[in-house]
Amino acid sequence: MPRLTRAESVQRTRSLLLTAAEEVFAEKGFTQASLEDIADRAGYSRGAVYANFTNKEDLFLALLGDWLDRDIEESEEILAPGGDAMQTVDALRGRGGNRFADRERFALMLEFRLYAIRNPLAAQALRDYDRKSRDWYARSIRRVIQGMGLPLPAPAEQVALVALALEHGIALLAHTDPEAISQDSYLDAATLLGTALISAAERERSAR
Amino acid sequence: MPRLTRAESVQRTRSLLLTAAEEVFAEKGFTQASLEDIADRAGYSRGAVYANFTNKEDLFLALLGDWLDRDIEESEEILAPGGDAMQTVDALRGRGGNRFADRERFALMLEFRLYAIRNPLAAQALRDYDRKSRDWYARSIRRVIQGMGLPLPAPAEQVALVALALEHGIALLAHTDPEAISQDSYLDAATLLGTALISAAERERSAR
DNA sequence: GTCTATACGAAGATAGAC
DNA sequence: GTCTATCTTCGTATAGAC
Repeated sequence: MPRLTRAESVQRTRSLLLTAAEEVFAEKGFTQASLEDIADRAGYSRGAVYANFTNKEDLFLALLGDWLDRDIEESEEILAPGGDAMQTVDALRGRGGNRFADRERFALMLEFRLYAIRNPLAAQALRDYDRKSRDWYARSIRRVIQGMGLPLPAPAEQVALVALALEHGIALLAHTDPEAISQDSYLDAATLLGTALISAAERERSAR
Repeated sequence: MPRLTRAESVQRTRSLLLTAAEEVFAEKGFTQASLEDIADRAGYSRGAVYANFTNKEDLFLALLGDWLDRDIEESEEILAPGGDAMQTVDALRGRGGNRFADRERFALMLEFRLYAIRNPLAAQALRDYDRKSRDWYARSIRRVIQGMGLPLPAPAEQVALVALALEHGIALLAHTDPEAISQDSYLDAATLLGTALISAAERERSAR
């Protein structure tokens, strides 16, 4: 009697390969990464890769799907426990200021975006991901604003788009120039935006 | 007597190769683009590439430098004629809402960023570029705010960083999901930020 | 399903003629 | 400086044993 059933063993190999792929793709990029690199790191041979995925692109897409799902899950956890504004900000700070503060994570995300420019399947996956991210922001914003009993001077969806764009934009700039721009200047930027909006909202309220 | 001097001829070839490289790199990405593709498009053979650049990477870096310089020049032109706020916004709108609205231009920019993650020389060039861009924004913001006779609730440099990050972030999201997010939602986002800041500034002034 | 061995093509880079 | 021909490396993918 094997400790792992056949199905479990298959899943395990697949999972190990995906983890290895994530690391290697992040380090070298899609085209630079060889299947041998990936198989080696997972402790298998090239044959194992082809037994589990039809080709390199298929592996990359599987990784993309996995990665996006995991990221969304993590986000939900941050928001989940009925936490207030401060808790959410603290959780974000714990993540290094923004989701893409980690160099490898960021590189992989860029790699996906670039790939998606020329690949419809990848583009679809990223669209879903972005929409979920934006939705997450919209819910967070509504929760915070409601907690303060203030009217929003703009729809939560629009503010969410701005916040999401800021998260990506700051990550991009900070990774290029880490000495001048820290990753958690995202939190500063979000704070600037937030206080300006709240101030505008209060002004509007008191004008009535 | 040749129509072109020797030096001019050299410059011409180099320039043709760079233009071809820009197109091919934008279409296929750095690793996917072959030197033969590029040479073909320019009407030369691979040998010509090696006569003008030491290798593929050198060509890519030369293109990066050219591209950044051109972009900065264009930006200066927009700001130059002592234009007011509306003129600047109109000029931006004429550019498709943001600098990276064009698909190829955007792809190339991402390609450069990704490359820079692993290449110090490219990273340095992008840093200079980003600092100039940020500076451009800071000058624009100061000009607009001064024109309105208002105090800024935050340093122009910080607001400039936010604007620059927004430009990049919106381009990223809009290219992934063009149906849901238009490129000129950058202008909406900037407007949202701007009015909120101005509102906050006016509130502060009237509080005194 | 996983391994080893191998076929095959693609593309960067070099050598030498013009 | 530019071309053609060639070398060489590398990585995807397949075939067949276990």
